[in-house]
Amino acid sequence: MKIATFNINGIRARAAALCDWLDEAKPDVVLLQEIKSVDDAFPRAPFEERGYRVETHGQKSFNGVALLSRLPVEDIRRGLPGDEGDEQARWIEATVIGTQAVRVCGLYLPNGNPAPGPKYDYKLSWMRRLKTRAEALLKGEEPALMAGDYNIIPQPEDAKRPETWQDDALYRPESRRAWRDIINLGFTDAFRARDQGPENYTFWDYQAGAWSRNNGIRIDHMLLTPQCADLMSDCGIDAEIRGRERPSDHVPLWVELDA
DNA sequence: ATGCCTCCCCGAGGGAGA
Repeated sequence: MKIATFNINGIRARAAALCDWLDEAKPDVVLLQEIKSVDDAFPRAPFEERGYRVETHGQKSFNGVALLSRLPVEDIRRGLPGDEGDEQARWIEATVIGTQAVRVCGLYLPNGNPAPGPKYDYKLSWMRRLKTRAEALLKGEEPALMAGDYNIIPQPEDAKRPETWQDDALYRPESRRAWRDIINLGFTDAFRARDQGPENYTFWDYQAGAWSRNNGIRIDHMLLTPQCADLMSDCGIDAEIRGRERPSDHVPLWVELDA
């Protein structure tokens, strides 16, 4: 089972580009972030034609997440538990049935800038709710993963120029501590289990030639429960598509599971 | 660089992103 996460930065602006990548990469499951679309405006047809079931959790203009699956899906849930007043569409989860069942969670963690401030407070409180959901997933003792745009640069080697991110919500000590609090529960950072090297990024700013200078950051992640990590056979970043026409500013990250 | 692009809103120019 191949599972990917991709911050698409507007599904309507990039449905054709996403289809091109689907045809090449052939993932079974794709978790999308920043669809920037309400559910009714999501362009479902090209994905359904390719055999994908489409499940959305959309919002007008901003945020929005979705799940595409060409394997059977059960028990879809929308919204991160823990705050009934949270109106922002940043979480979708479902059980995907391959040779065994895998619980997949797609997330779009708040950016949090400017920090400090109310947006940063929202980011940190959202991460506390994420930790609570993560603890529950671990208690299930089943294959599960949480994948998406975490808006977290975990370590200096995850940025080309870490010194420029020092006061940014993506890299501030409180953000990275909250990330480690979740990792330390017992999750595996799938990409780092596969590759410990520098200069592996998932995002490059549109401005100032960031892509051509490889001035990137690694902020899209997949965290695996122990039972899921045991199934992982490969993990990679499809960086090449960042160089195509009108790309998203993020690229896909994927895992291959024996499931 | 208090933002160099690009998305969204919809039909101008501003908010948000990271």
